[in-house]
Amino acid sequence: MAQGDNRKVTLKDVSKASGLSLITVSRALRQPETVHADTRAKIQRTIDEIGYIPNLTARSLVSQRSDMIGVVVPILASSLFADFAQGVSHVLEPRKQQMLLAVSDWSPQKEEEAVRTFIARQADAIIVTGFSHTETTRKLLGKFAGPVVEAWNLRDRVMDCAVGFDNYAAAVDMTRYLIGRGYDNIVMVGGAAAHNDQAEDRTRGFIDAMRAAGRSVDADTIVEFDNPATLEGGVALLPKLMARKNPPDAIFFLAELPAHGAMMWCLSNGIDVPGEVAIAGFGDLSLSAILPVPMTTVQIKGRAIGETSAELVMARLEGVTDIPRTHDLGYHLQIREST
Amino acid sequence: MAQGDNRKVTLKDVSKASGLSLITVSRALRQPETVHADTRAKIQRTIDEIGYIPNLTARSLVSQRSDMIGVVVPILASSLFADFAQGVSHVLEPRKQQMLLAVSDWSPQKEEEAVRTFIARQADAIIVTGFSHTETTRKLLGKFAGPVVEAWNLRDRVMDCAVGFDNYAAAVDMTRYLIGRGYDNIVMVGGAAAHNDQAEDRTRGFIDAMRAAGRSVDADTIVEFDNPATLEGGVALLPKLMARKNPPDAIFFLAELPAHGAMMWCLSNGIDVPGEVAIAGFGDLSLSAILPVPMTTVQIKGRAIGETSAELVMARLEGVTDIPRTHDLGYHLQIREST
DNA sequence: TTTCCATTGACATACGAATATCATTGGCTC
DNA sequence: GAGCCAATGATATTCGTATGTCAATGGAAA
Repeated sequence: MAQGDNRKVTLKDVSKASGLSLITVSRALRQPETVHADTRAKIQRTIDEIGYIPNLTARSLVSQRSDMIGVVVPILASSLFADFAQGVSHVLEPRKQQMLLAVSDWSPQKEEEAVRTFIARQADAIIVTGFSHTETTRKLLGKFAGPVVEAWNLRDRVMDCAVGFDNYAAAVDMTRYLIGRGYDNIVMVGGAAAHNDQAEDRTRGFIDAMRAAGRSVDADTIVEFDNPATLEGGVALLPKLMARKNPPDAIFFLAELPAHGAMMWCLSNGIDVPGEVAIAGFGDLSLSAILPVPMTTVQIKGRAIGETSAELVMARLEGVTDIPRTHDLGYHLQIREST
Repeated sequence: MAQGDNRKVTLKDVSKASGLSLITVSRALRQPETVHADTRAKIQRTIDEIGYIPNLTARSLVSQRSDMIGVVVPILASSLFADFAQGVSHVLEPRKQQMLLAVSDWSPQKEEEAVRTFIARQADAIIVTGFSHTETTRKLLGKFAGPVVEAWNLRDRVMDCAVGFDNYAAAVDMTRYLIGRGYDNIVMVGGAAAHNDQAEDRTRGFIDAMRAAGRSVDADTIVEFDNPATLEGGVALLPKLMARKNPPDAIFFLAELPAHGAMMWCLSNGIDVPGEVAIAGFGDLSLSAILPVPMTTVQIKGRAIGETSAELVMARLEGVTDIPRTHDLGYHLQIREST
């Protein structure tokens, strides 16, 4: 028996220490009804004494089931993706599934590498965020026989399953709402849309709604900055926008943190919200409701997206087949005082 | 060869499809210098064609190395633990290590279950947050031969390695600072200390500093609420504290989010900060610096704790032994206008 | 022609859990 | 005493990758 490392204690060690055969110990653990209660008790005592923990690696090789779920998120810190990941974890944990987590930094190549690793590790299912993937990732996932969930957006073409909400429609609705409020000079602030279908769809939703309302859209209408979206980004941007010859009377941020940054800047600099400029965000982080001027935002359910994604893959893994492959968790325009 | 599932494509399939022996294919992948270049090219073409991805489960059984690191965090959403986990991930990813993530919800039992699973999955190292563990967890980690890091706090008795900062000293220093500013009625607001060594040490630091300064500490001085600490918790508490017959003139929050909530409430209700009440937090989330009244707080480096923890275990796994087992990343009193 | 070396292959085995199949043993019932 | 059944054991093998060791082959150099 290996000394001092519980990872190295094997069924063989239990067999020797208990004076019973290997097959009996295995039976006691896997088919207890075939082993006498006294024998089982003796085995359990031995297991407790020598600290045997089954090697799940070896088991998964035989059973063809790893009980691991791979999850890729673009970022974790200061974002709803943390809520999402926590939601996933809370569904997996009681079912004894282990989450493999990878952070892609919005890089499709890193996502690809993560997916390849999940496959190599025999993950039973894979959850990715969004629809922007490399061609290789698509191929890998296309040949992956387990459930695949693309989360955080909805599109017609889905690799397997999708859990999210319509980013395009959400942006259309918010833009329409702002137009309906009579704002003349609406500016949209978004993250880089390249490799980010969510940002792409939100941007397109904004543009389409503006054009449908006869509004012009030019370089001054859409302001773009790099991911990730930060508070500081919003703080830095606002003075520039307000210093324009023709400043905006409404700003629609396609992410929540920069909107918070903008709100802070306005509060700190005596800019009346929504009197001088209205501000709308996207995500409804907790802070939005408790700002001195509660902020209008698109409310989405990051945690629920995680939970639903995990529930969907678990159902699929348990053999349930008559479930919808697409789950629209919707969004909600949370209208507050900032607009 | 298995149809349609890239997880099922084996070395044997490559051998057959290339007309070369199993051992040659294996050699080409593992000891390329022993295989002719033309042969290697042929093998690589075959691998690309049939989509072979090595089964890391089987490999780890043989190699006795899983290249997986288990990480337990108490929560992910809206907390610096997300920064921490991201920091861990960023150090592991370039080294091709896979993070196994578990969320314990501040439950030592859940932490125990996670640790047991990491051991069963042959994780090469384990990173836990804090020093509060069940006795069983201590035993499991005591018999685990890989590196173990207890992160987010520092204490004299360490199971293996520790990466964090002195929560006790940080609270002492901030309390002393507030006392030195002349605040008469300082109230501390903290999360439940049970099973949470960080909260425990912060609370003890506050109490000790108060008593050392001849200040009384009673039920009105220390306000406790359940984990996790939320914005809404701070918003709900402030009116109660300010409605006291003898309201506090300074409030020291032992976590950052409730402090933000308190700041929002004061801003919304015309309470002058720090004129009527000073507010200090613990964590220095980004928002603290950009509030209309920038907030004083204990600055800690969540992400760096993650990175350092991961770097430490990687160094240990790579055989480096002459490295400190304890890394004090320190803290910093970030004094701003709220006090 | 002989020797040496690079390359490939055959064979056996390891890692640890799981299990199919047949055999053995003891106790109980008829 | 025979038959049956519960319980345990022996044997062989699987899962997929890795590797030690020896054998075989072809090509090049001396």
